[in-house]
Order: sequence, then structure tokens, then C-alpha cells
Amino acid sequence: MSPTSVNATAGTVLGFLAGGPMSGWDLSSAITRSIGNFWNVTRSQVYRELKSLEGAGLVTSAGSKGPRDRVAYRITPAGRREFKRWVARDLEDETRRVPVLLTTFFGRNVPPKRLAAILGAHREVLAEQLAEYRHADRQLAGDPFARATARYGIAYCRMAIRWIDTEGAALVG
Amino acid sequence: MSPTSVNATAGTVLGFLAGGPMSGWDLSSAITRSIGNFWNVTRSQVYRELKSLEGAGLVTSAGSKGPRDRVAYRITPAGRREFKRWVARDLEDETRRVPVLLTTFFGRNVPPKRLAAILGAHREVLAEQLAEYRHADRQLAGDPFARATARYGIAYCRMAIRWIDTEGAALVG
DNA sequence: GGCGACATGTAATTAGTTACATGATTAT
DNA sequence: ATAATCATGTAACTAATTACATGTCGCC
Repeated sequence: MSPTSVNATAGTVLGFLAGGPMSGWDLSSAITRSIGNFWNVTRSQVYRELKSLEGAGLVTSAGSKGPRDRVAYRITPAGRREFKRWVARDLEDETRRVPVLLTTFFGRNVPPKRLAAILGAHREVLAEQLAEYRHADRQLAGDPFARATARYGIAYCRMAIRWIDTEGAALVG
Repeated sequence: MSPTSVNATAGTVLGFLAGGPMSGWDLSSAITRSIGNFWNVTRSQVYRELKSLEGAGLVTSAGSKGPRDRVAYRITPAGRREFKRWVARDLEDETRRVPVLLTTFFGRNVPPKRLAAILGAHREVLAEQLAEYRHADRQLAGDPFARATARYGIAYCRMAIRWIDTEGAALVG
């Protein structure tokens, strides 16, 4: 679609602010909690984007500073318009950075015992994440969109675990 | 494990140089071709890391500059040691940046027709990637480690396509 | 009223992308 | 021999992470 001016982080911030004014801190924790698993954003990025969005007139900071400079940002009408445009954009490419595959790719250089241990530890991490996603799935009965993302997570973890159990197992004998 | 000094990009570069001397350009294309799908590295990063690795004595540039400053880098014994250490490291966290999930998460704000189109287009991209991975799987019969990574790709694409066909379909009616 | 935990934001550093410059090669 | 394409590297810019500074609150 038409190229949007905001980047994905800014778009995300606008999306959360569309639900009501929030401070940078609150935004950052809300984002991490809800989409952090498939869209990582750090606190510093949120603050940076808030400043730049304010410069562009897409959010305003409600002047009255609270304790330790805490300030709430509110989305402007222009911000809402921009969010609508951004959220319907063409998808950018997926960024995948999967350390376990890097290690596997170079696996011939890893002592097999050690490789087995790495895969085993990774399997545990995946199992934990799977449990979290399953929990989220149950919580999110009221929001089909968020729920669908949890189900992606479930499917992903199950796929990766199965991969370790078949391909990984074959590699480490 | 013991914290390694090299980062993942540098480690990757060392890993490729372990197979023989190469120029930055060749490294970059080899990396992109083989692991680019799950470990993105740009040309500029490769050049930067080569300089820093040279500074650390882990690679040397074989002085004679070829056409347009092309220069081949060779891994040093210290570089090999460092690679061995790095490749057996504990896994860092996976970085996932999955635009289709971001769009889905905010899906209530996207016109359903448009959302359906976005998911449909994404499905096609996944189908193409799946075909590539299948092809790679066939080519890589001689390298079980690389082959295992291709099979991860196959499983991933199939999972994502199935997700679109079930969860995605449910969302757009 | 000092101490530890949490809240809040900023600054410094590193990583990653995009845009650019120019030298070779190939095709017309 | 000119244009088009590919090879090769660098520089400029943007994004992302880590480290830091300071403020507030509850508690013993």
C-alpha cells in the first residue's frame, strides 16, 4: 500500500495509545507483556518514538508532569489517521534470528555431547514458552485477534520441539 | 558457558573463514545464501566485523589487493580457537519479528477485506519459501547439519500456512 | 530515617540498513 | 566503444540494546 511514514515501532505505540493515554513506562510494559514474544521493543525505543511522534504531531504530552517526570502521552486525531494507515500496510519481511539454527548449522564443530546439551536446554525453554502461550490462549477468549497470535505461538513451539526430537536427535545420535 | 568475546555475526564470519580464505563480498554472499533465511547479515556488517576481527588478531588480510581493493581474509589459529569457543556457547534469546502477527494483533482496526488480502499475500510468500526449503533439503543430502536447518524451515512454513488457513480464516470470516 | 525494591527516564554503545561511489565485465 | 550489469567496498543514517542515574515508596 501507500508507503507509511511511521515505522513499525511507532505504529505499535500509536496502536496502544489509541486505547487511552499512557506514559512511556506503561506503554513499554504493556507492549512487552502483550506482543513481546513476537515483536520485541525496548523501553528506550518507546521513548525515542514518543519524542519523534510528538514532533510529528501524532501524539501530545499532557503537560502536567507527575512524579519523576512521568508524563502521559495522548494520541491526536492525526495520530489515529496515521495508525489506521499504518496498520493496513503491506507486510515487511519477517526478521528471524534463530540461534539454535546457527549452532546447528555449524554443528560439526560442536562436541556432540555439548550439542545435545544445548538442544536439550533449548527444548526446555520452548516447553516453558508453550505453557505461557497456552495460558494466554485461555485468558484471551474475549479477543479473537490477540488469541490468534497466541495460537501462532503454540504452533511454533510445538513445531520447534518436534524438530528437536526428530532432526536434532538424529544429529546427536 | 564462558562468555565469548565475539558476537554472533563475528562468530559466523569466523565459521565461514574456517573453510578457507574469502573476501568480504564472497563471505557476505555465502552467508546470505546458506543461512540468510534464519540469520540475516548484511554486507556492511560483514565488512565491519572483518575489520574488528583483524584488529583482534583473529583474521588477517592477505596483503595483495585484487581488483577494486578486493582483499581476501584468512582465519588465524587464534581465530579458530575463538570460533570453537563461540560455536559451543549457550544460546542467546531468539529474536522474532513477525509482522503478520503485529497486523493480526491490531486486526480489529484493519478492514476485513484488507486483512484477508494481507494474509493471502503472506500465504503466497510462505509457499514460495517452502518450495525453496524443500529444494535445499534435496541439495543438502551431504550435509546433515545444514539439512536439519532446511527442515526447520520446511516445518516453519507449513506451520504458518496452516495457521493462516485455520486461525486467519476464522478471523476474516 | 536508612535500606531495599520498584519506577522512570536518559545517555552511551553497538548493531543493522540504505544509499552511494566506482571499478570490472559482458553484451550490443 | 558505449551501455548495461555485476562486483566491491564505504559512508551515512536509523534502530536497538545496555548501562546508568535518580526518584519514590513501603518497611523495619
